Amino acid sequence: MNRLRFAPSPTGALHIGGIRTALYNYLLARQNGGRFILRIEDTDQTRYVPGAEEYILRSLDWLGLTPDEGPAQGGPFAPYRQSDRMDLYKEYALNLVQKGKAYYAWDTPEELESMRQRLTDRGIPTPKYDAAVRGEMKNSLNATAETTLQMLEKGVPYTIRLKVEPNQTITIKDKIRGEVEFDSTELDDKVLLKADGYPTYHLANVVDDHLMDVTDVIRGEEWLPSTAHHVLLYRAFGWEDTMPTFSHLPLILKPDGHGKLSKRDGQKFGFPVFPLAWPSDDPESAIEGFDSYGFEPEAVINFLAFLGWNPGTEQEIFSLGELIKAFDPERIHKGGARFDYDKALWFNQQYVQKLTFKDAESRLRQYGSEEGYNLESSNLESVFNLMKARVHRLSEIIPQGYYFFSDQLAFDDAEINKKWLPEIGPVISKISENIQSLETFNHETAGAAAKEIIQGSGIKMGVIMPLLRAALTGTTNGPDVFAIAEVLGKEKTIARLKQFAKRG
RNA sequence: GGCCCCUUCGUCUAUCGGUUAGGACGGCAGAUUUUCAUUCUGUAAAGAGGGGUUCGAUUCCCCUAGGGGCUGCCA
Repeated sequence: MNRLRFAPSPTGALHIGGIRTALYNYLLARQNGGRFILRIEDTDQTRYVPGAEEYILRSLDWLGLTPDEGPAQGGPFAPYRQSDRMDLYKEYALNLVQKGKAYYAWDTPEELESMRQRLTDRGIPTPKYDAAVRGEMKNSLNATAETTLQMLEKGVPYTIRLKVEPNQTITIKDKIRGEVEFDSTELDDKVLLKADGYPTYHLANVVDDHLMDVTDVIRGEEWLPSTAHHVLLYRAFGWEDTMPTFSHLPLILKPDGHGKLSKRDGQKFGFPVFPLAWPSDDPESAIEGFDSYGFEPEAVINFLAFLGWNPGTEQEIFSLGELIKAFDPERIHKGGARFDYDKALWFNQQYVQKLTFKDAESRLRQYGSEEGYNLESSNLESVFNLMKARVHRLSEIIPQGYYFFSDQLAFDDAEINKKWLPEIGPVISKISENIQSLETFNHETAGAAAKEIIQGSGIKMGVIMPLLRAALTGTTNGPDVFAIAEVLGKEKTIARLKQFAKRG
């Protein structure tokens, strides 16, 4: 049984790059009867954002990627929040110091900065805390045992750093990229335990993956360079024989291809990059989500699955269940893929067409109230059935069909005037009268009643039809005129026709 | 700058040495329609460049170029 984990940091809303990582982990766990674990990596106090953890949970639920183990559901390796496992990390870090694999360092941020400056001045291209300079720094490698003890007793803030031996070749086996080699001389002595007592990602991640029996690590490509450090850590702990496999996913790029997609790109490019909206009192920091844009969670999943993977067949529409069956990690791509909003819309359209009114009703009412319409009295189901095929997102039904919910029509005067003739007014009056006399009112009878008048009037269909639509909706395009009339009902149809007939 | 990863139509991609290089989104054209959208049909559009290996390279290797990531007591 494999065990996979999704390990986000609660530093804000989770963007779709993270969601895709979660999805691939979920898919692999599910198709092997394994476990999908959520672990909250909240080891940076300075970046902690209240509500972010809850946001992550809600997002995964919305998408159907509910974890088997995690802070909310518990599990055999609880707790699943790193801030609740603090004692563990220090213990393991000290264990490394004891073994001579790590050491105390008392350098202040200022001293580190001046060290980097010094190395830069010496012409060293990559200034870093490593075997070459640690001899000139304040650490336990350069201190006697007594001095070290004194420093610890005095409570001088310290970090614990990994002692990286130079001139070693570290080969990591990545399932997506094959073997990748690093020269340990290029690696720095990574901080493992910070001065505030919190572990860094590197320590906490390795310790927890080991303790939680994680079998496979699937994460973003940005972690590839530090994987060499992680391998060194597994070795230092003596855990190399049970080390998980690594798969580094290609990044999701901005639409213009310049850089990885970031949290701010949603606003910049005008599409959502987060699963769920995150409202805020401050409009500047309020966040839109795929949900508030009117997307179907299944469509988001489907779209994201194909950003970095494909089944090798021509099928593109996959439910989560189908993805579990079809997903093949061997087919994950190496190169980054740009986010294409048009394609996302297309995927969503495919799913909107499958929606029943029952699926859509509560959300439609919500979108409606957000736009300030009272949908209670309207025949929402008929509107839905009429508009569904015309939209890419459920939310578009409300603004596109506003004339079903409001009597304040926004007339497109330019288009209307282009078609308008003096004899139009009276003809429309007659049409409304003919409709008035109808016993049964529906799109067929209304259409017949109108056409009867039009045929006798000498006005071309191409002229009168757009105007009839404008009478009912304000604009010259939209669904079938008489279908609109039927949904509107006899009374409103007649009222709008009469009103429109008065136009000069 | 250094280290690492990547490179097929505008975009997402198929191809695991021999194909008219296929599909999807988007584009364009046409059909349908009372309009717009949908739908359907058709169409344009790609192997970054240079060296090898091979009977034969998009496919394997090298170099160059370009893009991306990392380079924090952030993840």
